[in-house]
Amino acid sequence: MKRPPCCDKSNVKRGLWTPEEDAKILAYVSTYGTGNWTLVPEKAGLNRCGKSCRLRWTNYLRPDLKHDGFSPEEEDLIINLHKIFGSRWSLIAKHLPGRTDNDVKNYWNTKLKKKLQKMGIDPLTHKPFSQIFSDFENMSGCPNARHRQILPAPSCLTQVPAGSNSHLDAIMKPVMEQVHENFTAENHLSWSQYQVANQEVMQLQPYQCVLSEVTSSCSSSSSPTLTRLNTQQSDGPPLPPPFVAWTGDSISHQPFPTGNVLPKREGDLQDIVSSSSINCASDMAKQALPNAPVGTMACKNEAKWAEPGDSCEGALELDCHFGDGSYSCFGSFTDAILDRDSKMRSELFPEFIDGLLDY
DNA sequence: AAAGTCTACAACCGCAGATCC
DNA sequence: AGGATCTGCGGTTGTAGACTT
Repeated sequence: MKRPPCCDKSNVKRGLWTPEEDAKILAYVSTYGTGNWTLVPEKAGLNRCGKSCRLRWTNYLRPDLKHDGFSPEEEDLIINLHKIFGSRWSLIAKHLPGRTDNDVKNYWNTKLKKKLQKMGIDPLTHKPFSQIFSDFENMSGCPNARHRQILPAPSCLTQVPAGSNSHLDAIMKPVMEQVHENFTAENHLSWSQYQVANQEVMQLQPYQCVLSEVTSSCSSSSSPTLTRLNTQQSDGPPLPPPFVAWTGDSISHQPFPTGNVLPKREGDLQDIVSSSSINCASDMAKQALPNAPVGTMACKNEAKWAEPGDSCEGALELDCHFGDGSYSCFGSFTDAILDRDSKMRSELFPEFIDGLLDY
């Protein structure tokens, strides 16, 4: 049995809502609650599409919404969060009580973007225009991107939220497929097993790829090469390819990823505990998310891999390890991100994409 | 005062993933 | 299992009021 369609768009009213229509929505919600918006127009006596009713409620009529102007504190928070999250408005709005993603998006587009531009800051990258121009001049010194110095040392896996950039998705896809093939063929550890567990526990999209040793120089004609990172440890089970998490990749209040699909190595987290990167990350998280309970290490501050069932406290969690270069760091924060990740995004990513394009 | 332009923000569109039947 | 619908999201458009010429 097929469901009835949401609405016949040709016969419903569109445009601005009247106070009478608002009152009908409010009366309906107070009686029936939210949900099943397709029934709302009929039950509430409205000649509107259910989707339109839902939008009106979530963006305007919800009682927990603020309708006053944004405070300077909120402004700063939006700028900081945009620096980290980009235009993931719903993610940003989650940190602004009483504001919707639509509110934040509109405020950004009408006020904050212009404000940053007036300050000489590119609202897209949050870098000063002067720096962008000088970067561009430096890059254009090489006649062809193929012969450009690609990345300082991004021997890392980059995790990209699906849908964030369809052009990038298209570039990434074949690369990821190669990574998957390599990994599953050469390791006893199943990539798909790892990926499934990873997604479930860490809420990550299956967008991971390895780019390693893609360095070339202006004088060299060698093409970037794409290789698998070291995933086999000499003294333990194979490691899944590392990745650098993007902002918003959340493992908040989830059991620490463990079990038979992730490697365990005593001492790895010890490296982290003494790493200055943690402080960077904490500071950044604190700056961006002043109300978040940042700072508690995963695994109850113990320097060891977690066991199944272990839970994490606080907003900052790490399963990250730095080392001798045999494998990179992988890590994620509840709502913040490693300092190096924002650098990856704003500074290294253009070259990273160039490298992929050339490849 | 009127016409044109700008600004703020409400509302819509279309896509993708989730859910339902 | 698969197609249809629902829901959430980001991008874009529409519109009313303010401002400028």
